[in-house]
Parts: sequence; C-alpha cells; structure tokens
Amino acid sequence: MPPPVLPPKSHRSTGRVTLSDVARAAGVSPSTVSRALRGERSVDPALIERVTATSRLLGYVPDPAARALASQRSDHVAILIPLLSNALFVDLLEAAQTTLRAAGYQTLMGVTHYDASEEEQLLREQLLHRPAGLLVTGLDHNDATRKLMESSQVPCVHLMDLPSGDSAEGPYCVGFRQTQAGAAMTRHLLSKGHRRIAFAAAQLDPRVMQRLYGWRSALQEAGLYEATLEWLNPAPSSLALGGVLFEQIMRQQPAVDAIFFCNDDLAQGALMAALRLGIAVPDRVAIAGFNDLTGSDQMLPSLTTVRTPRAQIGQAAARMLLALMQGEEPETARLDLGFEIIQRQST
Amino acid sequence: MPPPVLPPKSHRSTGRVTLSDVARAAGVSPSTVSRALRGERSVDPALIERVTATSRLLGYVPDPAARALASQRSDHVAILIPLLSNALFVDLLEAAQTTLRAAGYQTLMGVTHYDASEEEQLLREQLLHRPAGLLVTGLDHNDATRKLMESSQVPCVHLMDLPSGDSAEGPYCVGFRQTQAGAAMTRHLLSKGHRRIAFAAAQLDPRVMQRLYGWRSALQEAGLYEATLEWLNPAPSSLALGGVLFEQIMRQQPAVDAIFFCNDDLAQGALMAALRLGIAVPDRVAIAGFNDLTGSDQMLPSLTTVRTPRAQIGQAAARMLLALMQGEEPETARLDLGFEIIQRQST
DNA sequence: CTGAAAGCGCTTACAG
DNA sequence: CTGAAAGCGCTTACAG
Repeated sequence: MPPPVLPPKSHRSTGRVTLSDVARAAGVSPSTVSRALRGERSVDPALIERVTATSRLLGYVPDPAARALASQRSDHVAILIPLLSNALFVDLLEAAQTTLRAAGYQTLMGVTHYDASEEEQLLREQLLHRPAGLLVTGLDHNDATRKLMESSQVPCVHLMDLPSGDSAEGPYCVGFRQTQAGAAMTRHLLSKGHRRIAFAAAQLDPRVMQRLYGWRSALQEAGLYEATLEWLNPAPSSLALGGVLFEQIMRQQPAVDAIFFCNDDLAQGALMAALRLGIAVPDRVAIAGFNDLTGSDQMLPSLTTVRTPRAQIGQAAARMLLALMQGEEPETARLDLGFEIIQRQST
Repeated sequence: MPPPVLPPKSHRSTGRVTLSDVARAAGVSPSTVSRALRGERSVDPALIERVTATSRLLGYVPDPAARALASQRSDHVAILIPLLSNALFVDLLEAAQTTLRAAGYQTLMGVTHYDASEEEQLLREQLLHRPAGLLVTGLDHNDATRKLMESSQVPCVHLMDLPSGDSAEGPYCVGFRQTQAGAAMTRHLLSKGHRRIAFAAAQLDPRVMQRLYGWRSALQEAGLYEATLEWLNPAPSSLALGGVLFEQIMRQQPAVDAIFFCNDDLAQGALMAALRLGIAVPDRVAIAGFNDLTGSDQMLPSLTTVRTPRAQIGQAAARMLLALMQGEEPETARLDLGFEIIQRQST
C-alpha cells in the first residue's frame, strides 16, 4: 500500500500540488499562502516562514496559467529583435534571456526582419499573452506599434539606441550613441593619416544611418566630406555584399584610402575580397568595421572595429525592466554603455 | 455620448471581449462557442458559421492563460538547443519558430550549453508551463531528462540526429546521419587523392563524435587509418581554436595532406591561419569543414564542406510536432533529410 | 448536436 | 494581519 497522500481530488484534478494543498497543510487560508509566497508585506513573519516551509515540503510550484489569469499579468517578457542572422542581436537576446530567467521570467522572442508592420503584428500577438514586460530594439516604430505599447501599459525598455539630445526626457532605454561611435571611428581613421574615407553600408536601418551621420559630421569637421564617398545599399548585410561593395569602391573611386563599413560582416567580406584581388590592406586602403563580431580578430589583416557592449546592453536592459516590473523606478532611465575603438592591423 | 457597448462587467472586468460575450451576441451557450471556435466536429455547421462571424465582428481573441488553465495545455512549444553562438542552432530555432508561429504556437527557447543537468533544469521549468510540444536537440539526454519527457506526456521531436541502425523503432526525430556524413566527406577527400587525412574536432558533442566515427571507418576501409591523425579538443568550437589546431597539426604531423574539421568555424580559422603562415591550401594541405556556415564560400580559398539542411530540419520537425500535438501520427517518425558535399577550392 | 454546471488554480477587493 | 468569497476566461464531463 502506498503511503497516505493528499486528500482526494475532484474528477478533473491534475495531480498538481496546489496552493490550497499548502494552505490546508499549513493551517491557514489560501489567501494567506498566496500573499506569503509572493512576499507581500503585511503578513506575519512567523506565518511566512511556516507557509514557505510547508510549500517547500510539498514541492509546491505556482501554476503560471492560473496566476496569469487571476492577476492579468503573465511571467512572460516579450523581446523584439530585427534579425537572428546578425550575431549582434543573438548576443543581446541571450544576455537578456539569461538575466530574465534568473528572475523567474520566460522570454518570448519575436523577429521583425526590420519590417515595421511585422513588428506591429508580432507585438499584437505577444500582448495577448499579457507579458509582464517588453524589450524592443531601437526607438523607431510605426504609430500603431507605439500606440499598442502605450495603451498596453506594459513596462518597456528599448535596446541599442538612445534618444538624441538631452536625455532628461524620453522612453526607457539602454544602448550607446551610434552617431558618436560613427564619428569616433572616423576621427580615428583621420588620426591615422587617412584623408579619403568612404562609408559603406547595407541594411540602412536607423542605427546604421546614425553611424553614417557621425561619419559625415567628422569628415565635414575636417573639411574632407564628399557625397561620392557614400556607398549605401539597402540589401541585407553579409560577407558577400561586403566583397561586392569593396570591389565597386576600388574600381569607381580609386583615390579612396580608407573604407569604414557599418558592420563587421561587410568589412570581413571586404578583407577577403582584398586578399582575392591582391589589394594591400591597410597600405593601399585601410578597412574598418563595426561591432567586433566573431572572427574579426582572426582576419588577415585583423580588423579594426568598434566594439559594442551588446551583452551588457541585454543584461542591463533586463535589469532595468525587472525594476520597472516591480513598480520601481530604475536608477537611470537612459543608460549609455558606450563603445570602444579596437585598433588592429587593417587600419 | 459613446455608442452603447457590451453589457456592464463586474468590478474585476478586464475590458477584454470574452467567449461569453460572443455567446450572448450569437445567442448560443458558451460551450457551443468554445466548441465551434476550436473546430470540434459535432457542431451544427450553421452555428459554426454564426459563431465565427460574431466572434470576428466583436474582435474576440481567446485568452491563452484561461485556455491553458482549463485545458491543462498551453500554446507554448519549448525548444532546447545547446548554444546560441553556433549559427547552426540559430537557423534551426528560427525555422522551427516561424513554422510554429504560423500555427498559433509560441516558442519558448532554452539554451543548454551542452550541459545535461542544465538541460534537465530547463526542461523542468518549461514543463511547468505545460507546453503543448517539445523540440529537443539530439538523442542524448540524462536519465532524469528522459523520465521527465516520458512522464510529462508532452509530444516531443528530436532534432539533428537519427537513431543508428534500423529506424523502425525509436523516438520521433528529424535530422540526418552524422556518421554517414563524416564518412562521405572522408571518401570525397580520398577520391581527390589525399592519403593522410587528419580529423580535427572541438566541443566533442555526440554528433561530432559520430562524424569522427564516420571518418574513422572510411579511413579504415581504405587501410589508411592511424590514431595519430585524430585531433580532439573538448573546448568550444571557434575560429581561433581552428587556427591553433591547424598550427599544431602542421607542426607535429607535417606528413598530413588534408584536414577534415568537424565544423566550419574551425575550418575557417584554419584557412586564416594558413594564410598567415603562408601554407598553400589545398596544394600543401587540403582543408574541409562541416555545415556550410556563413562565410565559408567567401574564404580564400573557398571552403569545401558538408551542407546540412538545418532550416529544413527545423521546419520539418515543427511540422511533425504539429501533427503530434493534433493527436495525429506523422507520416514518418524518423525523417532523414540528408546532406550534401559542397566541393570548393580548399580541397 | 447543445447547454448548465463545475472546475482549472490562482489573486484580490472587501470585511473584520 | 487574515479569511471567505468572488472572480479571471476558458474547457469538459455529464445530461438531455
């Protein structure tokens, strides 16, 4: 005969240990168990201890669905990223998810493909799950998306970007100043003696455009800006495209002495193309990238780039969101995590 | 005055359009609406139509939490992958998620880091959400994990691998025969005239080991196997490690005339190292990889590799799971999607 | 084929 | 500080 167990349940019982089981065993009401376990103040410390012990003893685990239904708030956090094929966003995702999971939240990922209406649709679907929080990439969204975020009342933190100008106002966000990063790398190239510095970009999402503006202003400052130095291609970023852009630039603007690519995959592709074409880097032309992705340090020559703190961004954004979900105000509403110029052999 | 709306709700009302609202408006009972909307047979076709129309009119969307609580089955599918830093698994994830989302399921991702106990812990957490289905990488799991999967009764499909031997038995899975792929590439190298073919591997997860076995058996078949040709390193796979392994092999086994790396990132790193060291590929030594990852076609020389159908695997596995979640038996329980040798310049 | 009723396992005003 | 009761929005035996 098996040992006596909990009282018999109804015909629809699931066999799960429920909050009521804990209440009965601890000799208190379900309400009290609920409050004690969620750490609501205004519960007798002695009771908290008893309830906690009993719950642990019985192996009680709250049912997320029941909790979500009753409280109108799930333990999901939705995260929207543009692409999974860019390691940048994967790093962001992993860091955020690790932090959120440690706090008991499940991550619901949505991939927008840089498409505003896909983003809107994704957000709509995710809001049905009444997420406890929202993590979205960038500050650029269409009106419908913005309204959805607003009216849902769900705490939201924006990733990768910061509002321009005064940061006293604006939405919660953690990132770095893309424009400054673009300008900083450009000035770095200038300091190495380069004078005809092209900017080559793909995808042309808002953050890429900000890097472009940074490059422009740095060149204008130096009196070296020319429109013919801009190579903008809306196609998705890739190694292959980087090679193509490199060949185009070398053929059509042979006077260029440095190329600043908006992303490392483009720059890596350019480096491979240079090898193929027998063009010396950095002697004939210098090459710089952005993000410091995997492999950039292994290239020949190794790639000079801007290291961006994406793992830190993911983690910090998750922490900020955690605070907001607790009803607290985060220490900083606009968190700038900066960037770093990594000087290697290609410049 | 605003137009008259739905009847007043209780003080805890959420403002949501509920199934009862639809029932009232359509003049049927909530049970009927529930059945009609879920496409249960044994509902009058006329009613189905009326209910559907009403529900659309009111903009009714079922509440996932309520549904999960009542039915003991959520609309989540949990997927366990080893790493997010390997593009292979990201491709798998994206393909599966796209397919599942189209069918109305949310994907809950867990990253195991090739750690059996982390996998177990992750699975435990996910099962609390009563997922409708499970997607797990590989066939190797610890006992606790296996038991959890078993006792949870949740439909489960395994990714990337197939049971060895007769496939009449075994768990649901979609993948390809890693051993055969390892052997096929080795035979390909033999056919190109290489005689001292090293196998260099990292991570050493079960699928890598199978490729190793394939390589071994092909060399043994040809009477060319030697234990000194094996270079196994348990560290995580990376470009940098590929370079290191390449240098080691070249120094310690100068007679080697080809190296088969278990993954493209290692092979890419080796290619870069060869460039750096001035070692001619493939003339001095041929290099082959596995998976055909991003950039392999852009290397100099371009990398010969095994193309693996990971996007197809993700999609097919999701489809198989969809069938299982519907209570149907999939057409094939063990789906072999094969692989393809991609001959490029490095061999 | 359809409906009334109970139930899923929590949270939360409302009293005390 | 604690409890009884109602409620969240569905599904599902059980009758008919």
